[in-house]
Amino acid sequence: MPDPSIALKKEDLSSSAPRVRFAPSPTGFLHVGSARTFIFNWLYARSKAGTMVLRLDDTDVKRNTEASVQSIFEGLKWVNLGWDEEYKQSDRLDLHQKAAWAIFERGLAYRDFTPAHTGDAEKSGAQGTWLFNPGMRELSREESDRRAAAGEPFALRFLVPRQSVDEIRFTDAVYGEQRKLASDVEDFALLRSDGMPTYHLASCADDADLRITHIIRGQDHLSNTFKHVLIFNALAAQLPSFAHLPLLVAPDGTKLSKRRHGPIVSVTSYRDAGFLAAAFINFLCLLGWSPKNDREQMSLAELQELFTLEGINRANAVVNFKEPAPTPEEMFDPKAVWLNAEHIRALPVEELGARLLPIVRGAGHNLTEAQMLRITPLIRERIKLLRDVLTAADFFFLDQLPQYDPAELIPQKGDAAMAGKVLEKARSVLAGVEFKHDPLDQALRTAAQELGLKAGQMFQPIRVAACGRKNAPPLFETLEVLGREKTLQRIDSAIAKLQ
RNA sequence: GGCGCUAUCGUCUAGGGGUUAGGACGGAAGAUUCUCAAUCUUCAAACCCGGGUUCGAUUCCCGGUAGCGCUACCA
Repeated sequence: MPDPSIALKKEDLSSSAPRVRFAPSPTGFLHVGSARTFIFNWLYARSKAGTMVLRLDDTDVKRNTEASVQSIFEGLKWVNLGWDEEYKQSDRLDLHQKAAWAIFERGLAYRDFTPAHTGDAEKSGAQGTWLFNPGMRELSREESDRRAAAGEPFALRFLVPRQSVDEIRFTDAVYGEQRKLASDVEDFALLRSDGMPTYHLASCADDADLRITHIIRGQDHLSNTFKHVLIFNALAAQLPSFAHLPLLVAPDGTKLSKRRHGPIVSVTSYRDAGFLAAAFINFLCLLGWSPKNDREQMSLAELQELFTLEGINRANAVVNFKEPAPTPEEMFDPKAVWLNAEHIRALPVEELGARLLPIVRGAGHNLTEAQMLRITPLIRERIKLLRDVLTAADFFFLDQLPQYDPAELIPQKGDAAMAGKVLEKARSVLAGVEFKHDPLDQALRTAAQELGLKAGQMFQPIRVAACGRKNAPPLFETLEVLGREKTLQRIDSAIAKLQ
């Protein structure tokens, strides 16, 4: 008899609120492609008032690690979208077994006593058409039972229909009508010889049991779906809807992998480099999906509103990273970096400051919230990654300016003498003026006039003296935040450098 | 090898039988500002190839090519 707990799941899945799932297998860190799958599922669930299920697909005991589970949670925690229900397949082995044997009892599976293939070395290249191990499909039930009872190990395989007319079909929300001859599908395993369920079986049994209505996953599962249709049918479960996502690939067109492409494929690399989760999500959504209205920069709320399965396209998307990159910024897809800068600028000063402060403190600088808040508006438009605060605003929190070339102090069309004159003048002016934007502006422009110099020629030496480099935020705001004491001190040491 | 999927600027994409094939990133040039950044303007840059169908295909059909995926007692 079929197990009733499986069979009774046959109900109308389409009329209820959608239930979607993200089902990573813990064999490594959270991959950006997985993160995108998670995000698309989440967006779909949220836009339809549905339920988001997180399920750890950990049936491959040999390859699963606890460290990987942790790193997946770490990645998801940063992405910060959350989920409604959580399961682990290893807690549900009983269900899988029952499902497998229910299929067997229905005559849709058979025991395969052929020893497992040892060498998986020749996985690529010309492989003969493998559909089933000879002799095993035809084994009588009696003999099969007898050999099993005798303790002979076996795998349980799905008995795929072999009539050439049998066709498996389903509709994919992205790829449309899909059909395949059953005779082109191999007799895939349901249970391993150690009794553990395979991915296909566990996944489908769980999807049926958890009443998943929409399976949104990577396109690498598109051809597996034919097997899944077979399993759902054998389980007498209603078929969920499918939506396969085009894959994320590397610039060389190959699938993203840690071995080949390094840490760039890990979600935490984006976090550590100073991406905002919202920008990261935004970026990923633009790979393989489009709102079709030329919108690019979108908040999470906007994405939720705009997201539809119809907007997903079919071709693989390249994540345009550079692996050996001179700077962290250059290693990421330029569009991701640009989006991050956009999201940074869109953040209120208080919020941006709050995100920047831990980074600055983490680098060993003492800084108060109030100080951070004054610095933030000055660098807001000058940083692309959060970590850029360390280089863009260093002169605010460093006591000693790093070494710089005294030649930098020399203004346009000027010489060292002019630089010296400017700095001396600035010194005396700044000693008396109020350190606020407007008075500074007025005093320094007047000083420039008195020296017969252009404003730029006056400001540049002061800027370099104060900041240690030519490129910095506007001068008066900077000096105002820096304060009289540090400014004068730095001008003094710049004058000394000039000698 | 078998089966499946895909193909628009360097990249992400919009579009669709008749368009100057649109946008964005990146690139180049310029404007602007005390430098940088931001902002603005301008420029370069694409329909894989070959056959059909059609008055007309980048768009529809077929074939080719290329890429990707699956082809495990991995997921």
